[in-house]
Amino acid sequence: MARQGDAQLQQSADPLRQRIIEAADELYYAHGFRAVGMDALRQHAGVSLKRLYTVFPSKESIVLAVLDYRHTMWADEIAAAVAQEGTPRARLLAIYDYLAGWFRSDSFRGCVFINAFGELATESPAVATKAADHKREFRRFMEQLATEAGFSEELGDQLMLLAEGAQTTAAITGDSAMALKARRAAEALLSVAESTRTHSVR
Amino acid sequence: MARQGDAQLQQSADPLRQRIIEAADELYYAHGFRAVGMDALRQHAGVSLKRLYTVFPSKESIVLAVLDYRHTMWADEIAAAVAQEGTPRARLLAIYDYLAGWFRSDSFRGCVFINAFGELATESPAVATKAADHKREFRRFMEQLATEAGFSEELGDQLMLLAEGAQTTAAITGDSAMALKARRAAEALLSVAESTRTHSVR
DNA sequence: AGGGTCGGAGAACGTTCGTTCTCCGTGGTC
DNA sequence: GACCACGGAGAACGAACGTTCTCCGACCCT
Repeated sequence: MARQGDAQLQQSADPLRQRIIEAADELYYAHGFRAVGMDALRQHAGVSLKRLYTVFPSKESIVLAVLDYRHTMWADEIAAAVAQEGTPRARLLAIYDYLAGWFRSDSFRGCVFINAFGELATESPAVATKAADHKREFRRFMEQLATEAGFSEELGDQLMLLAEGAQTTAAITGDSAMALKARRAAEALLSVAESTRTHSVR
Repeated sequence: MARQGDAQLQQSADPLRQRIIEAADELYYAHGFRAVGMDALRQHAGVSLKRLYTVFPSKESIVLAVLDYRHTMWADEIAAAVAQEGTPRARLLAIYDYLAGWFRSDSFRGCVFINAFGELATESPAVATKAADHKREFRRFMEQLATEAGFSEELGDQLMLLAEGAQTTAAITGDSAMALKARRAAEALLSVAESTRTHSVR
């Protein structure tokens, strides 16, 4: 048992593995998954093909590792964005400011889980599951934020839908102002919810 | 000039062309674009490879034709869904009931433009443009619906974001109830907007 | 009836894919 | 100094890709 813990720790700290994942993340996110071959990945990661296959048994396992990597990165960053806000209202709106910064980055190309789902879900059930898990967890996160602020779970779902819509629309149209539009919609939903709030905040 | 018009008319009425597009639409939408080869398309359309290439010069041109096909289908259907509603409020909410029906269909796998963008946008600028055009037109459609009902354009943008978020979330999680959640959010936004409406409906 | 265009089936072409293998140099161990 | 485990570069492999070509049978025109 302790051995397993060590192995996991070592795995996520393995610099070679991490380098491959980050290179794969950049290429897959920028060009799509099938568009990037193992040779391009090998070159971009600066790793020989042989070593690549000692760390990962297949391309699919790399894709799944990239999705894990993106998931924890996303979870950590939105948690941090929320954590630095004081009021329940500000905590619920923090997500849209985080999105605004993300949308403005040069590499932004939408949500990698949506992209992976569209391209690979049918042929790789593992990818489909990971994408569903990611969205489910984000939904739970927003629901929790909502209930902690004394609102209904439903409000969390609604704020989640706005965030999702902003991601895809900003990606395709290139209009990073979608984050602000989603924020203003969220503010309006909050103002409705506040007038029918179930309980006062603890 | 009249000849060009004839050619266009004939083109969109060409049953062979239409059969190829519909077969391609089914396969691309279900499995992704790169995952479906020309041979699978040939087989599913019941058309020889030679004839396929007399109608379309390349795979990319088929992809673009499929996107055109989906765009007009989408535009016609949401226009029809809106048209059978009487009140401005019902017209604005009709989109979510249309989405609910779509989400429940077996073949539903999200928005094909989002999927195409994620998979092909980097390598095919034409695909990226068509996806952006589609989203831009849907946004304009919702904005127009909103202003016709006496609301701000901004409200139309917000309702659009909810619809987009519902599409991706329903696709990935398989939860068709997202349409209803988006609808309830839209109702809340409408109730806010009604209290600050700029002008009465004509 | 015979000449010629058309299209079907599918082989062929060159490329690229994911994955494995071969060759070879290097560095550590007894 | 001989041995060996390791890893780098990239060739090799079979499959699949998008696209073109070859062959051949079926139908049209006069």
